[in-house]
This record gives sequence, C-alpha cells and structure tokens, in this order.
Amino acid sequence: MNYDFKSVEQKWQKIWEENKTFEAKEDYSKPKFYSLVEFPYPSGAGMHVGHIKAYSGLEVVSRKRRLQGYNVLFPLGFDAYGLPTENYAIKTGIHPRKVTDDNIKNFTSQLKRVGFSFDWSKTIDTTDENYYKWTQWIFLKMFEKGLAFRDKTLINYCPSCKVVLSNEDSQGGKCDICHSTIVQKSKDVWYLRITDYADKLLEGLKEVDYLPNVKLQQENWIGKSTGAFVDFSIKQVDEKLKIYTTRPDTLFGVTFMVIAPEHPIIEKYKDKISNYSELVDYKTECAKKTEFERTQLVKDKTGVKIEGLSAINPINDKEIPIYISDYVMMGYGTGAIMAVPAHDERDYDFAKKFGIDIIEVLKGGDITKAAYTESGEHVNSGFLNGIVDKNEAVEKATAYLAEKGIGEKGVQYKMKDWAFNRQRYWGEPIPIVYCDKCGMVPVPYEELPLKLPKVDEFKPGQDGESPLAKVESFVNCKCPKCGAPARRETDTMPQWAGSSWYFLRYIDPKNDKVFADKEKLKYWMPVDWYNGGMEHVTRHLIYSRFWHRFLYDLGEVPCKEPYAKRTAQGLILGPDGDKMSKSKGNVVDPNDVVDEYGADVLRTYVLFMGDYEKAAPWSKDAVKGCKRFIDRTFSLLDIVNDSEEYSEKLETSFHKTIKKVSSDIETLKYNTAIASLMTLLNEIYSAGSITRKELKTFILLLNPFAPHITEEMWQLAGFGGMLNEASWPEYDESKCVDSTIEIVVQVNGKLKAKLSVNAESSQDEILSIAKEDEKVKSAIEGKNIIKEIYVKGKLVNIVAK
RNA sequence: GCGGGUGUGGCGGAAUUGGCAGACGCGCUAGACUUAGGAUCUAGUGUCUUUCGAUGUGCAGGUUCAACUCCUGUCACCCGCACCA
Repeated sequence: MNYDFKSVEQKWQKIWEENKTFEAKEDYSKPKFYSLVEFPYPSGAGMHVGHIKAYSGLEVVSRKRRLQGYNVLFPLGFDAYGLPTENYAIKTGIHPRKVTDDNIKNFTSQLKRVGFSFDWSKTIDTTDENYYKWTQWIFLKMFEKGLAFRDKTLINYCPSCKVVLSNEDSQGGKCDICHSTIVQKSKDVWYLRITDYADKLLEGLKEVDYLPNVKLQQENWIGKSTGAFVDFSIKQVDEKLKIYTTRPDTLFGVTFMVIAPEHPIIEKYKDKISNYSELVDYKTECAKKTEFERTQLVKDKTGVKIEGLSAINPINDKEIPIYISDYVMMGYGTGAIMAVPAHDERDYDFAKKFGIDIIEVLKGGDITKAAYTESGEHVNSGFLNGIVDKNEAVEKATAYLAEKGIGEKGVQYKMKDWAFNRQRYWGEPIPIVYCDKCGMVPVPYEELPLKLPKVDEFKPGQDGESPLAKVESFVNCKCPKCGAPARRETDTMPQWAGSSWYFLRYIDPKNDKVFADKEKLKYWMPVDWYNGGMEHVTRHLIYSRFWHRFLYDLGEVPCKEPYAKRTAQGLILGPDGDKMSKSKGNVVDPNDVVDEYGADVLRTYVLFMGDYEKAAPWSKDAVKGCKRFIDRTFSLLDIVNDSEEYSEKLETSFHKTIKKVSSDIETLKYNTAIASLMTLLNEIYSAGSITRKELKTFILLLNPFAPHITEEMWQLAGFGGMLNEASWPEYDESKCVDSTIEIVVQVNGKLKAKLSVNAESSQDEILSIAKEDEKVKSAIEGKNIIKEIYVKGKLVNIVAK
C-alpha cells in the first residue's frame, strides 16, 4: 500500500483544527503542563528550518504529555515589533502594520502545514494594541516604583540605524542589527533599573532547572563581585577619591592611583592641575579609539600623570601619584582604582612603563618578573602580616577600614541598567507626558493603550529623533495632572519589551480587565519547560526574568521564577557546514521539504539529524532515510495479524523500546529515540508480522514525531477514537531483559568468544562454559590463570600468564 | 587573555557512564525484481591482511584485568566574555 502523505496530512490538519484538538482546557482538576518555545519574529523571509527544529523538541514533549493525561498549554505567538519590518516599510512605503499582518499570516499557514500542535486560540501579537496595552501598563508600574527613570549619560549610539542601543545590543562595539561601529553620545534616555534586581536574579537561578551553561552565562553576565570601597583623600584639595577593590588586603602595596579619563575631578579641579591641557588631549585621543583598537592594545598601557594633585593612602598616609588611563573605565565601580602593581597584571604593566615603585605584599611570586596574582602570606602589610588565607585578610582589612571610617564593604555588578528606548516608529509608545509645571507625568492607566499613531513617514529624524516627534497630533496633549498643554514622550520601547512577559499573556490572551486572570495564572504558572536558542540566554532570558520577578514583588504573579526548566537547541547549518544565510544561498526552506517528502518526514529528520543541543549540517540525502522510515512504517498495515498481545519474539523489544523512547524524549535525545524506533521496525520486518497490540504501541510511540501518519494508521487499523485520547504505552521493567543473554569472553582483555547463555546462569556455570570454548582454550593453554573477572550479564575476562 | 565546549568510519552521529567501539541513518559495493530506476527488496561495508590475525575513538604518556570514558601533558577547532579593579 502506498502512503499518500499529501492528502493524509491535509486531512488530519483540517480535522485537528475543526475539533480544536490541541486547545488547552480550563479544567483545573487535571495536572497541567505548560511548554513554551520562543515566539518568532515574523520576518518577510518566512519560516526557516531552524524554527522547525526549535519547535519540534517541545512539540514532541507536548504530544507525549497529552497522551500521559496532562492538560497541556503549548502556545505560539509573534514578537512583531522591530527594525527589519520598519526598514522594509521605509524602503517600500508599505505600512509596518500591513507588513506584519501579512508575515504573520504567512508564518501561521506554514506552521500549520507542519502539523504542530500549537493552541492557536491563545496566539498573541506583541504589536496588537490589546497586547501592548499591558506592556505599557507594566512599564507604568515600574515608573511608579522608580524602576523606570530618565538619565543623561553616555549612550551607545548607532549612526547608521540612528538608535540608542543597550550594552547588550552593542556587544563588541558593533551594532547588533547593522554591525556598524557604535559611537558614544550624551543623551537623555530611559532606563530600567535592572541592577536593583541583580541579586534576586542571581538567587533565583538556584531554584530553577536550567542547562548548566545557561546558568553560568547568566551569572557571568550579572557579574557580581564583592570587595570594598575605600576613600583616598587628595592632598591639595578637600576631596575624597572613592575607589572599588576586591582586594582591600593589598592596600599596603598601593603605589599609585588611576582614574578614568572622563572622571569628574579633572574638570572640578582643573585650576589646580598644571598639565590640564595634556589630560584633555589624552581624553580626546581615547574617545577616538574604536572598541577594536582598545582591545587590541590591551597590553600596551597608556596614560598621563596628573600634575598638581596627589593622593594619600589612608592606611599608611603615604603620598602617591594619580594617573589617568583608559584601562580604567567610568562605567564600572567608581571610575577610579587603587593600583597594586605587585599583584595585578594591568597595574604591573602600567607601573613598569611609567617607572613606578612596585611593593610586594604577598609572598610566593617573583615581582621583578611579573605580577603575582595568586594568594600568599602577607608581608610589608602592618597588621595583616603573616596572614595566608585570602578571605581572612580581606575581612580583617575591611573591618579595619570600616572602623577607621575610611572604607566599607561593597558589591559591584558588571550588569548595567537597561537602556529602554529607541528613536523608532515600530515599537510600543512610552506612556509618559512632559508638562512644564508637573514634570514627567504617567498616562493614566484607564487611558491605556496609548496607541501608536498611523503615519506615512517612518524615517527617523536627522539627529536621531523618533519619527513620532513629527506627528503633531500625537505629541501635543494635555497634562493628565493639571490639564495644561503638554508634550508626549516620542521614543518607543526596545524590541525586548514585548517578549519580556508574553508567556503570561498566553494564559489569558483576550482578557481586557487584567493582563491575565489570577486564578488562571495560579494554575498554569510557572512555565514547566522553556526551549529556545542559546543566543537569547543573556538578554531575553534575563530581561523576562526581571519583569516577572518585578510582577511577583507586586503580587501580580504567583511564582518568583517564570521558567522552571530551560533548554536550548543547536543550530541547523547549511549543507556546506556553514551557518545558513541568505547571502551564502545555503538556506533550506521547510516548505520545499514538506512539498517533497511531507511534514512527518521533515519533523522526524530535524530531530534525527543529530544531537538536539548541537549544531548539525542539513543533508538532503539523509532526509530520504526518514522518508523510507515513514513509508516502511505505513507498510506495517500489510503484515498485521489478529493477535491482541505482544508476540513472544518481540515482547522484550517492545518493552525496551517503550522505556527508551519514553526516557529519551525527556532528556532531549530525540535522535536516539527515533533510532530505537527504526531498530524496532527492522526487527518487526525480520519477524515477518506484527500483532495488533504491537502496532498500537508502535503508532503511539511514533505519534509525537510523526502525528499525521500515525493518526491515519490508527484510524485504518480501527483502534477507535482520536489518537490524542489514547494513553502513552507502559512498559514492564521485568520484561525489558532477555531470557538468554550474550556474554563476551575475553582473555587478557582481548575478545575471544561470545556465549549465549540463560540469563539465570551462575558465574561458575558461565566460567566453565567459557573455558570449553576452542579459542579460549588455545589462548590460555600452557598459562597460569591469575585472575577471573566476571561482570554480571556482560562479560568474562580471564587473566593468564 | 579568561570562561565553557568539542575532537570517534567516506558523512551525520551511537556507546546503559570503566566492560563487545562504530547503534540508527546516509553514502558506497554486489545481487534480485524491472522496458527503465535517483523506486523497492536481500547481503556486505572502520583500517591493514589472501587466511590466521593485527590494529583502531586528535596526539604523547599514565592508572586498570579492562579506557572513547579516569589522570597528566599537548595540539586543533567552535561558542561566549573581553582591561570588571
């Protein structure tokens, strides 16, 4: 019988849709399972096989959970604000609203062709006013709590995209979107005070089940360090220079100080500084350096001594010089450091170049050759002398500083506050009004959503002004507080805003009273399993944990952490082994695969192609292997007999396969789960026929991977009802072991024979059978047996000399 | 430089965690069926060797009756972060 995948797949997709087969039920008596995949950005290019792989993992888990009796929520929506759409609109003149709607339609129909069991009744679109109403609502709550604020500061600015970028969006000094070089600019921008949540975000990691490297990357991103702040007084003026250090115990080794070129004391005391113009020249020079130059010249330290100001080391009252250098940055700590050249590589390089004293305060290295950065016995350190333990010394030093009032314990994070605005059209308007009398006034909650006005011109202004600034009817408004004429904020939110809470809206997407009903949240949250790409681990994942934790503190959500478990899939590379990209022309379109082989084959292949968590190249030939597997599965209908039991021959294999497929699905080992089904299929064909019970089990095990063909076979075999109403097969542990087992016989670790013995055989029996074997006999002939090793059920090793 | 990871046939990848290396799939070889085959089926397929056998998981050592797996050193590639005081 030939399998006509085209008509079968269409038939079942239609039935599933009509029957609302995969809609989550509001039946709280059942155990729930919330599986979440990262929602796509609906680009004009359409779906990519990478999307298919990303969704297939939890698709399999979700289908299995339904068969296991769970009430499953497996939704998908669209993260539709963003630059590509806006740039496309600028180029073509087509409104982003229309572009977005078209792309969403296209994505949806492509996804439906693959037969994913998403609950489409719960879909969302972040650009829908009924959605972004609540994004704005959360922003206002943050504003209320002082977590959203405006500050004039140096920002990362992309001259090509004409937008302000967060640190996360400008890694390596390049724009994340267009890869142009970022420049620093002073501007008033919106921030979200994510640093207030640094500790909570760090703490929360302890209670979740994330991949170890995901946790690690988040920890590194937050970058917590503990140490101390120390005040150094400046000799010539009444001013303290505050520094941050992780090693206050090395204070006796300080021989100079370094401040960032932008440090404010330079301006403040320029009258006292005799070489002020030299310092300004250096600062200008530094500002010109690109990020690339800065990192390339790491080892070659530059700087200028400040003439006219010097510092006093508070621990021994010694006078020390102050330098400016770009190896100290204004953005971390206090923008000033105490330099301990003997025990810090950067300070060492700097001291060598400028001929500054190097004083050893930790024994163990040779400071004439290099900085010694390990721990060791304290020397030349007054009250710290003799202490070896680093922590003890740090504690003692910190206590001393506090006692003398010259310093205190301190904590620093690498993570910066989140620059939360873009000068762009296609984003959520920030619901704030500027009034001359009242200052910044939030748009009242009942006036939300603050709608994005329809415009025809999407280009940002010359100086990076938002396109909204030109829309008079939007900008001009009345102050909600005093009624006086006022102006609206014209910046919009960054792309990360909408995705920071979308998993909450899926639970209750049509609610117009609250962002989601509390009872529903209580039942469905947290997300049980969240899968996505490694590239979102430090941005989206941290941002959304931050928003969720904020909502928890507000009492709006029932749990601290949004995601109980997080995994990540590996990329699909092009057939040439390179990352897929339009420019290389190595992109595989899932539509073509569905057309040629069918959705079941596509789904099976993306999971079979290799380790789910690793990158693997696409192979057009290997897809055919999955096609054969699907076709051969269908032909099982030709060899089915009437028995309603497992056959003697295959019973053990079936129990083993149920066990393996069940556990492999839980540990992302989809490739070996499918491989074991292929093995079982081969065994069935060797056996010549399949019982009805065996067919039923096989169909159920394959169903999460290949739902269309299994649903069709279920119906053709007359098992009754829809497949999703059936139960996941059970296995019996005692039936997973064969009655006869194969024992490997080695002599001196080398394979000599394989014995087929009864599983019940004793060690002595097996040994004596082993020694009867001709090859074993000749291998041990004339030698003394020194040792006999027996590994139960596996092998015998005879050591003979 | 720091952190994490990977290295197994012609290819993608398995290996119950120290116990038969190469499951499963692709590709390839031979055969069958066929007007035909880029369809299907059967058999074979790490390397060397005619056989016996030897050898084999990046490389060099070590531990062990036994090592892809553990230890020491080393090389290569990939992914993060990048002067974080």
